[in-house]
Amino acid sequence: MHSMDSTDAALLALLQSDGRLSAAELGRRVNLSQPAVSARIHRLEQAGVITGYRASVDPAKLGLNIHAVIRLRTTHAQIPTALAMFDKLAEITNTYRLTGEDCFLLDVHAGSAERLERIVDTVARLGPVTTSLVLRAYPPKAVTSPQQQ
Amino acid sequence: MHSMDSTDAALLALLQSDGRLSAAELGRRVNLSQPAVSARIHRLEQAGVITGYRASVDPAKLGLNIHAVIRLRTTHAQIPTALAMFDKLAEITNTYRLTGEDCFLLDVHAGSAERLERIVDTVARLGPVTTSLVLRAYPPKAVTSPQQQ
DNA sequence: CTTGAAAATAGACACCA
DNA sequence: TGGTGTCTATTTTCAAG
Repeated sequence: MHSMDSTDAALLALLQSDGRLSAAELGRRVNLSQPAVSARIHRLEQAGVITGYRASVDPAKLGLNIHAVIRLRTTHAQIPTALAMFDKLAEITNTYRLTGEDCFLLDVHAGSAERLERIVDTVARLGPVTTSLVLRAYPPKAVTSPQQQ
Repeated sequence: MHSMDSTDAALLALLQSDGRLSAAELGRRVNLSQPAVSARIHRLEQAGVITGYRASVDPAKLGLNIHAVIRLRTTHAQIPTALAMFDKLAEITNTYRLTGEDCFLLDVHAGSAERLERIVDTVARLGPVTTSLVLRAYPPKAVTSPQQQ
C-alpha cells in the first residue's frame, strides 16, 4: 500500500477520468508545477498504484449490441480448464473468480443472440450457468482512497 | 455502428492495452504514417467508438483490499432511489442494471470488512442482496470487432 | 495515404527555495 | 518536496503530391 496525500488522490481521480491529461494540465488543476506532477505520477506508477492507461471502447459501436453477464458454478478441478476456455472466447472481456460455490462471473459482449447462445453453451459445459442481460452499464466511478470517503 | 477495417481494429486493440501510445508509435506497429493514424483515431473518437482514456488504478494499493460484487433484487419503483444511493457510495465503482427480477449488479471496493458491511446493509434496504467476494479479477480483454472473431 | 516542414507541447534536468 | 527556467524530444497540424 502506498502512502497518499490529497494531491495524489486528486491526480488519481483526474487521470481516471482522463488518462491523457498532461503533467502541465494536471498541475494547473491541483496547483502544482509540471515537474512536481511528473514526479508524483512516476512514483504512483512505480508503486503500482497506477497500473496502466487504457482507451475505453463502446462495444455497441463495434456491433457488439448484446452485453450479458454469466455466472458459472463449476468444480475446483475445472478451474484451469475454465480459464483456458474463457481466454479463447473473445467475447468474454472480463472474468472474476468469486467466493461461494466455485463461481465465475463473466462479462460477455456479443454481436448477436446466436453468438451469445454459443458462448453460453460453451461455458455451460463446465457447470450450471445463470445468464443475465445488461440493460444498462452506468459510467464507472473512479477508485478513490479511503481517506477521501 | 462504425465501419471498421482491420487497421482500425488493430489500433483499437493497441489503444485498449496502452492508451498512451503515440500516433507515431501506433503507425510503426500497423505500418501506417503518423498523420494517417491521427486521422483514424480522430474519426474513431468522433464516432464514439473510443469513449475516452483512463488510468487504471490498483484498488489494493489504496488500501481497498476487499473487492466484492453485490446483486440486488428490488422493485421497479425503487430504481431511481437505488441509483441515487449507489452514486453516494464511493466504494461502488460499477453499476449494471440487469434483466431478470429488477436486478442490479454492483462492484464494491472497500477498505475493510466493516466498510463492506455498511455498504451491504445500506444497499439491502432496497431489497434482498447477494454478496460475493472477488477472489481474483483477471486482466480484462480488449473489446474487438466481430470480424476479428 | 505519404512525405516533409512548421508550430505547439510535453517531458526531463539542473538549480534553488 | 516543490518552484522556475531551459533545453530537448515528441507530437500534432498543415501543405503538397
